[in-house]
Amino acid sequence: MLILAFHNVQNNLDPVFAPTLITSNYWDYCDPSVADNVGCHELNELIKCMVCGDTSTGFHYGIHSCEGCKGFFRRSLNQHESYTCSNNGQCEISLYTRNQCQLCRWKKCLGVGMSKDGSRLGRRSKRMIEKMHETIAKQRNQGDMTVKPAGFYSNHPDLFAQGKYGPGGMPPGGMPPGGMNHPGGPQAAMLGHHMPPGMGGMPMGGMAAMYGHPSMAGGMGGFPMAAMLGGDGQVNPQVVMEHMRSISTIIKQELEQGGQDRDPAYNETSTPPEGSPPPIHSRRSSVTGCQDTCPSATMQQSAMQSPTITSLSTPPFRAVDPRGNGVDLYSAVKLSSPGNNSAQRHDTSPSVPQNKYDKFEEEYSHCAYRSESAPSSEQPTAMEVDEAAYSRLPMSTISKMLRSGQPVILIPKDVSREGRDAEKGHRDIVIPPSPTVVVIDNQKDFEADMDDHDREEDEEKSSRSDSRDSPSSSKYAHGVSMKRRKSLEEFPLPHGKQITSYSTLQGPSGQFFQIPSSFPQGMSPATFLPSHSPLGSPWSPMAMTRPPLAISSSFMPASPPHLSMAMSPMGSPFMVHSAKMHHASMDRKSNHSPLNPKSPHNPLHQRVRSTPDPDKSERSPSFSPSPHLSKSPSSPHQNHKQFIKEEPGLQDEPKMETPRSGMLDNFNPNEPITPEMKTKLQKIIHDVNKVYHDTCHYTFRRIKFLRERYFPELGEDEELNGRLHSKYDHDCSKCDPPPGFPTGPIPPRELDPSEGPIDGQKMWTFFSNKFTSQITRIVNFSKMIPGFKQLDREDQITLIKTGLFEVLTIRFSTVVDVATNTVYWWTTGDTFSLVDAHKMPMGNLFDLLFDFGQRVNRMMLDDSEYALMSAVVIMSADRPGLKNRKLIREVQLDLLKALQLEISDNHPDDDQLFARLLTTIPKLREISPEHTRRLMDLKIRQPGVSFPPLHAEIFDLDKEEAAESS
DNA sequence: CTGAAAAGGTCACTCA
DNA sequence: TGAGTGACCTTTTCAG
Repeated sequence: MLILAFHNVQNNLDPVFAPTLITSNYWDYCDPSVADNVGCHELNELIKCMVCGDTSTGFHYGIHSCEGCKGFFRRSLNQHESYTCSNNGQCEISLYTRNQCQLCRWKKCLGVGMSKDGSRLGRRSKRMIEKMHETIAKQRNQGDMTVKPAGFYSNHPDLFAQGKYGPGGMPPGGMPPGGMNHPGGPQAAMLGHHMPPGMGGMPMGGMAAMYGHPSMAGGMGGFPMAAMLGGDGQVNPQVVMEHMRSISTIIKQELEQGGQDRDPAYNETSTPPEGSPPPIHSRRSSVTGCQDTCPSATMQQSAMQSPTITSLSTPPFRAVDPRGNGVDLYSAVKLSSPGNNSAQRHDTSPSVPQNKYDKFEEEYSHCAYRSESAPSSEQPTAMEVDEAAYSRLPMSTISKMLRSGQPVILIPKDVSREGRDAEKGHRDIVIPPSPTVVVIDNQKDFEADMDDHDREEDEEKSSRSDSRDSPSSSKYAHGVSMKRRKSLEEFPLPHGKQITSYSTLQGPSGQFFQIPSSFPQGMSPATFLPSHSPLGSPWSPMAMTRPPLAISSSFMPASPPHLSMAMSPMGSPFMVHSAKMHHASMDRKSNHSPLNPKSPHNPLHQRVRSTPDPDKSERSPSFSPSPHLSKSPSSPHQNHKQFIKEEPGLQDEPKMETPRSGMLDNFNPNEPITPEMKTKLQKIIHDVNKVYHDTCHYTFRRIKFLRERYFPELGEDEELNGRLHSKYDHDCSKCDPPPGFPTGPIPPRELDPSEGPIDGQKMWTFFSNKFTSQITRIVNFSKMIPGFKQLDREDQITLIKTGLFEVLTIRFSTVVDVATNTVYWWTTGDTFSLVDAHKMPMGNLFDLLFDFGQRVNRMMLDDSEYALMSAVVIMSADRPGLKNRKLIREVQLDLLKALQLEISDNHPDDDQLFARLLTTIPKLREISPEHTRRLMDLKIRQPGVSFPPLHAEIFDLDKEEAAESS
């Protein structure tokens, strides 16, 4: 029996309640607040199979599992002894790989607690379910995060005692106090103790038991890399997996406790969990005029006190200033103030810190070394491509990936080598380097495609015997093997139809991939290659993803035929439409599919339009998108400048009546603003600004401060100074900076050029950490957007997950200087070039980011406009999977009006600015899927690659990643 | 007794 | 062609 052990409460479980509660891995897999309102069937759909990550169909053999794993376990009960593994028992078990090794799947089943003895017949008692909810809620309200599943320890203590499974058997140090004889099982004995000193011996399932414990409260930013490393120093995928599984809980918890319904009194009176930062008293908002108990202050407190998110925002800084030049506005005050005693940080007494900088020192000093515990050399990288693993995928697996929305390209063998060969001269062999399924999102094209397919079918009937089992020998021959075609046909497409017509591109070694048989006029299949194609195509990478300016994909659903690429779980201009069509096409099978519209993991609705770039030829001369850096001389990376597109000329300015989309439905830019409406909008503007200042490090005032601190050689920037006259600008030195803002001694650079050239691994590590901390801040920002709290919890999560990278992109624009193709990471003093960024296997992602930064920076927006733009992006009613679009749309309309009002006030001489700004939204919608696609690419090519857990969670990588790591 | 929920059975399908 | 898989179905068990 799988036992959920409760720290301090396990003995409270009655014998009736215990079996059900105890056997559930509910904590990791289901949000009780959601579960409270749904039936068991819906409950199951919220929960993943603990073995492979597929959608659970119920509680089978003691755990939540899918039908496949249930059946496998049933069959294996009698025949598992014959299983063997050719990989020393180290195979990953995921939705896509679960059939590749029976032994490892069996071990995984056992590891997560599957057991014949765990079977439970009959329905679950209503009382059991209620009590389970109550207990979990109670524990959470009390800050006791020790409700956790235990898994293998209790179900198979004998195996662990024998060291039969897992390299180390028991955790280092042996059996915890209580040992196997502990009344709650051996894992219960472990609860209440801090994490054992190393997880190398932690068996599968055991790690889950560690989650929620204060010692593990670091989240990704503070998540000790040591814990993620096995005894051999290698990444322990199981640990990564389990951690990532906990992220849903983290986000939901943060939403629930921090921005939603946390009682302010809680912060003042309750004792925070052990290890939490001390309470913050009398915190002022960073925004002028808000010095009370405004939501932002509460939110900040929330961020401070959350045992998880809090430390995610912890910046990596050290207590020593190796450069010795730490005299600045913030640190000077800090360093000269008395009472700087970090020992106070665990003092929960309500004493007020000596000054506001002490608070940050206190709060973060204990976190400051976390990042140091994870030297970059130990960070996982994803530079190597596991071609063998990739090519082993059977068609059923690929079909499953397609159905689940994961982008796939069929390259069964020796892909990369062919790609390299192609790069060396075989340029007629088109090998896409990233997983991509190219589909047609235009009805007309699709129908044409279907016609092609019909013709193909006729032809195929006459030549089936010839084409059945071998790909065409011609490079662009139509006709895929029936099996492969059938798999592709299972891929549900918009309009309730399916694509069945593909071209096969075949290399000399027999490898192939498939693309639609029809292309827009003038486009070749090579057009679909991502930018980092090894083919070295002369085609510009930007051409793939740039829609026509002003006639954006999101604004003009009826735009001329384009191709789209199914790829991202992120937002897409066609989400609503495609989701609707897709739902209509789903059969009962899909009830348990990730495609289920009810599923929060449904990633397939999203699609981004890929078009040639019609305005490519209309670029204006280069300019600095970063006004504060615009005085920079010529770029040291001119070779990349061709990838940076310029904002179009005024002839491309969109007319406000032109853009139409789900996002802008019901928005009338010409609607007169009544005095009442203006008052309302001004409050919205104020509130959004307030939150922005409390969550964003990169307000222009702070950029100025950091610029002078880290980059004094850059000198004054007049254009930056010109942005400091907004009515919402204020002297940041007189208010609390947001959590994690670097006010302490200047840390050493993470990308220190004196330590050698910046390589891909350094960049990967750097960005992993930075993006993770940004994610936390943006979650906090989103939570406090006016109207956000009123949304359904699942909608909140959906909005954050789909809009987060877009806000990240907006914020990224404040650190890029396109004139020099350089990023100035203001908060750490690091700088790197676009060339350096390209060392990461992220394709043209950074080209897109720089391009966006260029566009936005040219508009000379101020903080309030950045804030409102970010809020508009988050509150997008056209995201997939939303329940209450109407409410979200209403909120977004107000935000749009507020943005319009603010821009009209701030830029009275530029009546097109608002329209131009809106045209950047489709750009955002393209960048986000590109990011996700690159991550997916990495995941497929490098199954063992470790992503920051928040990354994985936010960008829907967790399911695959979690399942793959076992 | 009813209905919920899990165990177990069946069989079309995939793949080697 | 046989073994394995997993979606679907039937049977069993149990709460209410």
